[in-house]
Amino acid sequence: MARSGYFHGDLRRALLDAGFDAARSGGPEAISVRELARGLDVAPSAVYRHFEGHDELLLELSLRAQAMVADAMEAEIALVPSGDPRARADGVIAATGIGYIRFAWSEPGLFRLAFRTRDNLDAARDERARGACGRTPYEQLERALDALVEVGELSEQDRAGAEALAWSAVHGFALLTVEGPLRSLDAATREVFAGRVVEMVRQGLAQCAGSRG
Amino acid sequence: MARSGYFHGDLRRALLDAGFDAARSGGPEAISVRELARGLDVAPSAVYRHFEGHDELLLELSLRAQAMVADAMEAEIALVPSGDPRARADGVIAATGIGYIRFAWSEPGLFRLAFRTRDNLDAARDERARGACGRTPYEQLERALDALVEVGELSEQDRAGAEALAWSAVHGFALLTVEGPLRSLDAATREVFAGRVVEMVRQGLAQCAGSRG
DNA sequence: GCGCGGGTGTGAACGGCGTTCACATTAATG
DNA sequence: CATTAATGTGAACGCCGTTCACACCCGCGC
Repeated sequence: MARSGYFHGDLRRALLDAGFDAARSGGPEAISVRELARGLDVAPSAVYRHFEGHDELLLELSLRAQAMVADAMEAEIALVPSGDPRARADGVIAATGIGYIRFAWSEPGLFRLAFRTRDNLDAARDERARGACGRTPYEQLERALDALVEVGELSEQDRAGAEALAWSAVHGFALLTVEGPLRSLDAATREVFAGRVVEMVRQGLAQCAGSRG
Repeated sequence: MARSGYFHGDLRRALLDAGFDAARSGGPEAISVRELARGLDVAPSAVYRHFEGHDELLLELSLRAQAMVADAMEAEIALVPSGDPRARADGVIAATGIGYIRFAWSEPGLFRLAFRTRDNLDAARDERARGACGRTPYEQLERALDALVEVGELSEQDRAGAEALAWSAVHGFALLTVEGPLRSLDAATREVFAGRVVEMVRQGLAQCAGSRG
């Protein structure tokens, strides 16, 4: 990776990779323009040839991390056996949540990077994330809810509420276990609790349907 | 508030108050040693006569904010009509969650200050928060669960799991609406969703009891 | 084959931050 | 009244993100 001469070759890619590594071990706070430049033997100002600034760099990396969360969820969903569509829809819901939670456990730094919210980063991220169709956790959740709707376990009008419900519980649990008061739970207990959380969500969604549709 | 002479009078208190105001409108990121000192016409180094550093100042303010969350929950619980103990226990659970969520809505800056988790602030905070008995949201939740246990709707052994369940959903929902993708929800919809979240928690807790006790 | 323009990297600087330390000032104590 | 401990000062350190004038080099059009 030693640079040949005056030019670096692909500094943008190199910055993204280095930033990714930094976030992986230290979370989003570990991403510093100057430190990345130092690591790549480059002047700090060179970074600004490839990114508007620190925020845009973080945004780009956050999208990368979000895509990884989405992939993890998709992988978990892929394990759900097909069969009775109703049962499968339920299984997909559970897998979606479990995939999200397990990713948070296995890559806490990237998880925190993906769902970092401060600094008015959000608006831009939301827009761009919606652009990267199918590679965001939001999309995965919506697909899982689609399955429920198709099977008749959820009405169209309850979708928004159902989404809030499911997301709240799963995201909250992930946060509490990654950087909250539940972070010192041992792996086994964590798994048990995770199972109960998705079970609670499953029932909550059923109730959603039952009370209206 | 103009200082009389060389000494300030009660700089520690003044710093805490100013920091509180800053966090109230701008969240924890808005708390800066230098800016607080500037606002109080004091040298930045003077702050270090009263706090070990930035982190301890934030910790102190975070405890103050946590106490306010606890108060808000307690106020909401006080509104629950007494009567059938079972119904009341359920009502207390709901009020606990609603109080938490409403506080997050009415004071987002303080809410974020209270549950800020980065920078290894946590260990110290957890310890000190436990010291300030009864004035932390954790204690409020535990009391609400106590009520469920007394009424027989929850077994002792399921307490930990129940706590994780309830907290995950409520905290997650609060976060998503305060600084997450649900932050642009209108007040009415927000209330409806909040109701569903606590309802989901109530059922989840019942399920907890049913599957074991 | 040459020169030039535009993309890329440099180095120094700016203002901000948290923090430290030697020093000045004051209030309280004996 | 003299000493001491507490409190505030001012200048510095090293970090950060960011800007700007400048140096460098690749590739395009002549």
